[in-house]
Amino acid sequence: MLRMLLFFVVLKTLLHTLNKLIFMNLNIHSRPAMKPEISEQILSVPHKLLNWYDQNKRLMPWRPRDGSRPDAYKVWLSEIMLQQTQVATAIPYFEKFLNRWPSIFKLAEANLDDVLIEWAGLGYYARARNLHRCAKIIVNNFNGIFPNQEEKLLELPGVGTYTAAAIMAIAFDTKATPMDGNFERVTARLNAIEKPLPAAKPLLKKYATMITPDYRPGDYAQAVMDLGATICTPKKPRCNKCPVNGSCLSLEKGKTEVIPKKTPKRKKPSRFGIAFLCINTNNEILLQRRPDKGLFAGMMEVPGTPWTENPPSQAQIQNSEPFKTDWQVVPGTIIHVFTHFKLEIKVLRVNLKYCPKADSLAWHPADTFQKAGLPSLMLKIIRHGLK
DNA sequence: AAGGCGGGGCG
DNA sequence: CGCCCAGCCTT
Repeated sequence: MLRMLLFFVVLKTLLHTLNKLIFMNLNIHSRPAMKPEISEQILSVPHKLLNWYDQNKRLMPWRPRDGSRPDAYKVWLSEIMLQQTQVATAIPYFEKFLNRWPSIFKLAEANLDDVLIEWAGLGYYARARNLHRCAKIIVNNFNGIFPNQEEKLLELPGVGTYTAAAIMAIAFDTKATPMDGNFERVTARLNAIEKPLPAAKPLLKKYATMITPDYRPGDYAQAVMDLGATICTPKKPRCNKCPVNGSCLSLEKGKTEVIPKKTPKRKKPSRFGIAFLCINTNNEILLQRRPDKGLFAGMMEVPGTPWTENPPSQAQIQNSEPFKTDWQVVPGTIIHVFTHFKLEIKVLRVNLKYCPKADSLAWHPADTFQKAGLPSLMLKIIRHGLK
């Protein structure tokens, strides 16, 4: 009995020393004042998450089924598409792109216009421009091979801290911690961080980096993100199904619903505009190209008034109309919400009796408007106007 | 540090 | 409706 007790005491001391060593090691570069406290339970999280990941791996076209390392091209392409975009939305685009441009070399040879057309509907169109620019850089300056250094990756257009870390971890299985919204939420909940986002981002990164394992860091990163997407969801997390519910400080304190906290955002302003849906005698729709900077840069659009703080006056409408003609008001209003404002569009329509030609304007067959490479807002406008 | 930049899903 | 995203870039 005494021997048993002694054994446990020794074991506990050993474990404690081990934890301390790991802890010191992980904090070697951080300042003492910023050193976050971390519970011993949290240290068991990586192992548990990797086990969970192995048993619940979600099928995605950029994830090899056999557990091998995915191609860096696929990792990069998928990660760019996944920026502020959910997996289900990105999958069909990934398939289209990989089918049409199977390698970074093919993508680098593509026309930017074709890339933009294939990207249409996915949003944040600067991503498509940067994607194409980046492909050219990788081919011309790196012989088509992605560098396996985080600093080099960070210099690439469209690759920020998250994506650089994601490529390092997932493509090269190198220790890195890609902090996305999921990773932040999981980290905040596990450690019961009360500080609100986005101010807490550096702190969360520190906590997350401390327990990132040397072993399978790529799978670990994907495990955390999968956990955030399926179990540790923003609202109503499924804690009863969580593989690390024994290590979660927020759950222990009953605070999973209020962590992470967020500083309130200011209300979105509203803007108003008129769109002109012109249909000619060939059953074609009038389109025009937007400037190559700003919202929907370089994308095709339905002509319209500028989007202003108040509904446009009759004079402003006449100022913007592509032709003097007898416009018919299409009943109803289109509401489209951007990140930073809400847009209300009314549609004016006319079936022209002739086929006018004009510079910087283009006609597209009305029955195949879905394939014109238009942003979703423009598809909404056309669908609404054709009813 | 703050703001511009899409779109879809969910409750 | 409002909220939330597998963020990056410019100013």
